[in-house]
Amino acid sequence: MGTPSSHADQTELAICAAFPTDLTMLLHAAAGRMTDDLDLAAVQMGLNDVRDWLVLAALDDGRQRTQLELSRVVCVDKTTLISVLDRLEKHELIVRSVDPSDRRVRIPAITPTGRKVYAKFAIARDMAEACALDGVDQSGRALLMDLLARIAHRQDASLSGV
Amino acid sequence: MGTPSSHADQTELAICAAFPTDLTMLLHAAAGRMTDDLDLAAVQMGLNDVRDWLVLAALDDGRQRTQLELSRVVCVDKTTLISVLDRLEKHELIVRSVDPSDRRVRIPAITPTGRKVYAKFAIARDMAEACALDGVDQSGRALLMDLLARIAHRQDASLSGV
DNA sequence: CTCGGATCGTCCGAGTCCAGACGATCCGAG
DNA sequence: CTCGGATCGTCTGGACTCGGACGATCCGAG
Repeated sequence: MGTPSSHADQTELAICAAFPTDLTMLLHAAAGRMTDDLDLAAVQMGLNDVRDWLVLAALDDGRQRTQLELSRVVCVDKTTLISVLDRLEKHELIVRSVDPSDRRVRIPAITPTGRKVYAKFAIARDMAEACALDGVDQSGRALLMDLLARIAHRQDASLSGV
Repeated sequence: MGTPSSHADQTELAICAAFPTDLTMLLHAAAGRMTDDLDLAAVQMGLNDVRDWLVLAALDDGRQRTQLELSRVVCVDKTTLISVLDRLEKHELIVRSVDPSDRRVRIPAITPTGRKVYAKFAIARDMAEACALDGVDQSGRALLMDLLARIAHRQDASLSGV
């Protein structure tokens, strides 16, 4: 699926070179940079892109979820999720089983193989993130995460009238 | 072009709900959140999405650039840039002129109208960013921008052997 | 039991992105 | 001057995304 070697979204990476002071572009650039590294690591262990390990991460907690619930959790369109699950199932990293109490729904579950692959990826991910924050002290990291979470979860921008 | 009301990339936004501690997902979520707001503001003043005002921002400094140089500066694929420029030119926000010294190249330039639209957008952008950082003191903002820039500009991840 | 509406996963069509091909143009070697 | 290679903008084909439609299934009202 796609060309894993290229950026997930090419607008993100190099913007910063031109406009280093803009918050939004910096966020995109930083996110794109991290994703590039993570996609690379994912490809090295047979996953395709960010969605693959996102789904595995969600399934790794063992909770039973329908595909629709899963698509909401990882915020991937339910249509797109199908192709992701198809691929993961083909590689035997997950299985889809029919819920006996509701034959409409499919319950995707991670396999031992999938768990192993995800664990391996998680190590690479943690390494990449540690590397990205190398030299930043603990309070700085906490502040960064807090600010990012605040921006991400902020409810409304209320910039209606301009 | 596209559906401006939806997210630029649906993987970015709600990931945080599931995995709030992951740096990469937080970056994506925060970037997606900001972009959603900015895209909304852009649509309200006739632009289409992030690429439109990105191009305008790059052209606003008045420097002469070929389309290829421009595509590199804003990190938009040169093929995709064509459609952006076509649309901006149709709305008379930019003009493409042929460089007399090299008839292969086209020099896009922002028009007074384009400059006006971009200035209007820049106000909304600054408002959105100020809103996002509301309640964060100056040293916190500086630290955030510094860390983001560091992550974005980091040269290599060196996570080859896992 | 029956049946109409709601909800699941899947499929299809329109739109988008981008690697590679293409014509037009430039430029340096001869 | 000529001409082969490099570089510009544009076009095209294949792959992907996602809104809406579809069949299958569930469930509550009657």
